Amino acid sequence: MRIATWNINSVRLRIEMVLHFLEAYEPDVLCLQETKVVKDLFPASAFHERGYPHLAVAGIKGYNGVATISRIPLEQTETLTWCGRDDARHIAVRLANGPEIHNLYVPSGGDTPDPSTNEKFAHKLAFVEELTSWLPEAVHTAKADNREVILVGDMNIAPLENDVWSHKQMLGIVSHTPVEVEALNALQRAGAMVDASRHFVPAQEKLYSWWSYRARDWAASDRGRRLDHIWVTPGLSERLTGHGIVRDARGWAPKPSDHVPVWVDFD
DNA sequence: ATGGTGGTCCTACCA
Repeated sequence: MRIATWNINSVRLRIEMVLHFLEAYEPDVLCLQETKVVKDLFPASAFHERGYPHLAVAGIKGYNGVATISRIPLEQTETLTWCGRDDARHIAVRLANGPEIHNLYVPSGGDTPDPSTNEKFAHKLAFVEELTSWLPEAVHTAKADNREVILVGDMNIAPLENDVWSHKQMLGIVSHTPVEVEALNALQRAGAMVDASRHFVPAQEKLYSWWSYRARDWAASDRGRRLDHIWVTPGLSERLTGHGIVRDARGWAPKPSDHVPVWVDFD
């Protein structure tokens, strides 16, 4: 089984790119973030026609939005809300006789890493903290139901030194500040979850899933960050058989997303 | 310290 996550930055603008990814990589489940479209306008038929009849979609006009697209039947789907905002950042599904999958889009957090002056940064921290309070019980409930848990998405935080191009230069930049990294680590610990990409790639090696649109030449400067993550409960980590980050997708013409797909395989 | 690009939708706002 293959599961993939991708911040697509408008699913309607880049639908051809998504379909190309499905054809080339054949994931069983694809989790999209920043779909930027309401549920009624989501391009569901394009996925139905390509063998993905099972969709769970949450969206608002113009912003955010998450969608989980599956070849495997979904037993249950649920949209979750955090910080009292119904802003389409979290959708959960249960695969038939399979794991529970949480598809997340964590707030970006604005420019200034100070929760007292930047409301967006405060929201980002509160969002991750609310997840941290919720996750232990969610994992417990899934386990009681004999299910493993997968948590994927654009977490907008690069936790390890080699998840950014320059640890030293990024310490004060939103996405790699110590307070965010600690919040993300606390969330991971709360679920006792394993970072599936780093299960394969040692912490000493650089690993990125996002490159800014603002670079003159993203590939030459290679100032990337690993913002997109796949976490699994320990029972699933034993069954991981492969992974990939599709760096090439950052160059897919004519207008790529600034994020690329991240995927893992399970036995 | 500044400005660099791209998305939605039409005026800024978000990334």
